[in-house]
Amino acid sequence: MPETSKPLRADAERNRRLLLDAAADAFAEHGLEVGVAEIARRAGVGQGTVFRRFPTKEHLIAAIVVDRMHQATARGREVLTDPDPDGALFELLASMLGSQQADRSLFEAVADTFLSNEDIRAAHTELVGVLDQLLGRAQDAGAVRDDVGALDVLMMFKGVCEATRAFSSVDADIAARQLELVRAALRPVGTSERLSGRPPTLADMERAFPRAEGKASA
Amino acid sequence: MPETSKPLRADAERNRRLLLDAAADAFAEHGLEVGVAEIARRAGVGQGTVFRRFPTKEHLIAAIVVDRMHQATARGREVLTDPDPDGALFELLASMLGSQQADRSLFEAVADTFLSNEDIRAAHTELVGVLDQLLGRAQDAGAVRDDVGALDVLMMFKGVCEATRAFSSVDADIAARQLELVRAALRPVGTSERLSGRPPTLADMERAFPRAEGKASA
DNA sequence: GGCTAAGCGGACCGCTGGGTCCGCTTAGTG
DNA sequence: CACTAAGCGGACCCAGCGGTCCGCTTAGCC
Repeated sequence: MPETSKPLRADAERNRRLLLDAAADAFAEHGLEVGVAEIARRAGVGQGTVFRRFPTKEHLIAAIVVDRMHQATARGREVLTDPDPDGALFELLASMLGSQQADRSLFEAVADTFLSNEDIRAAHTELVGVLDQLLGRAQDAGAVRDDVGALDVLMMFKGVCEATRAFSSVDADIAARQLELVRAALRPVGTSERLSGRPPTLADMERAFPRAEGKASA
Repeated sequence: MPETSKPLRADAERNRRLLLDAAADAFAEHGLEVGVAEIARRAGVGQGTVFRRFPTKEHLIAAIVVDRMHQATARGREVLTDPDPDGALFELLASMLGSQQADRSLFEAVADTFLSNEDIRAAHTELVGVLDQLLGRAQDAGAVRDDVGALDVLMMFKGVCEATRAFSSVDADIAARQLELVRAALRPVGTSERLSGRPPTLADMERAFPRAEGKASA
């Protein structure tokens, strides 16, 4: 990742990290509506610093989202070599679920922001790629029905995140329960019970979120 | 329903309806962040009229949510007499899914608003009651695994709504696909594959959303 | 038709919150 | 150590929001 366009001064880089962490915490606690002032306060920096590091609040949010997606992608790559393909897939989902519950409010924004941010698109595509490999392995092993695609799984997963959002703070194993239900849904089935239509693709998604023309990337 | 506390003048009642419809449309199109001014414009009334009919914007939103929940409950009661219990259950879910996709953004707010509005709680409880009956019938008929509760189903359903939100405008049968996956998840299973924990209950939900003390209902 | 209270519109208000600016501070180099 | 450009803080700005108010209109009743 060519993030090295210009090396920030040491304090600047440190503040960048402080801001990302403070913002993630603040969003997790109070949702996306926390003001930039509050985030700055938590990070122990001035409000001006926020906007020097991230041109808008949206960019800040996007940066966190991209970060989390990269983490998930990395985790996915790790479990790719797991001897049990089915276990690997749900290992990834479980780990993602954990991080989602910490940052639940963040992903409210993804859909809204998706079209406007090229970095998120890229990170998302990468994640789908890994998920696709994991899913393929599980399907080849006969552990998962073969009429679903990576985006089917991702959508079910997003569903679990949203559905459990309200509860998760109180009762963590409700989320686990829902994940077990996803697993049940993905169990191989007889030919009479196949899904209608075809799995959604990234191309469908591109169509649903047409690329913004003028305003691109970060 | 004792909605007859005071009969509004004819024009007032008409405006109330105009506002509810206009607001639902506006929210469906642009999400909850549309301004009250815009809603008034669409309804063809003054902004003052909005606040005369609904003390706050939140009350307006809640009124629409309650309305939709009542519709779903009514639909559920209809299909309760359906000879095919399994079909009846998914009939209701499909019908709810249709209306959700129209009003998708509305339900973003339910979780946030849930604790602050007694009317929504009541409507929700009623809906869960009907869903519970439908689910029970399907379980008695052996069409649905018996280790899930109404709230499990409702959560999966909410998940589908959220997950398909982005796509639904473009590709309606992705939602149908997800609903088929829910159905697959609910298929009866062997004893070795039972869910962990116990089904969530309304009491759990009450615990997750403690009743606001001072500020009650509409 | 005339009376009146309910209803109406939209100008207005105050506040919140994203984003800017500028005088001061400090990291980093020779 | 001295010099400078990068970085910093937080006062400030202003758009847009939810919500109020008041002079005009009209439904509804006799």
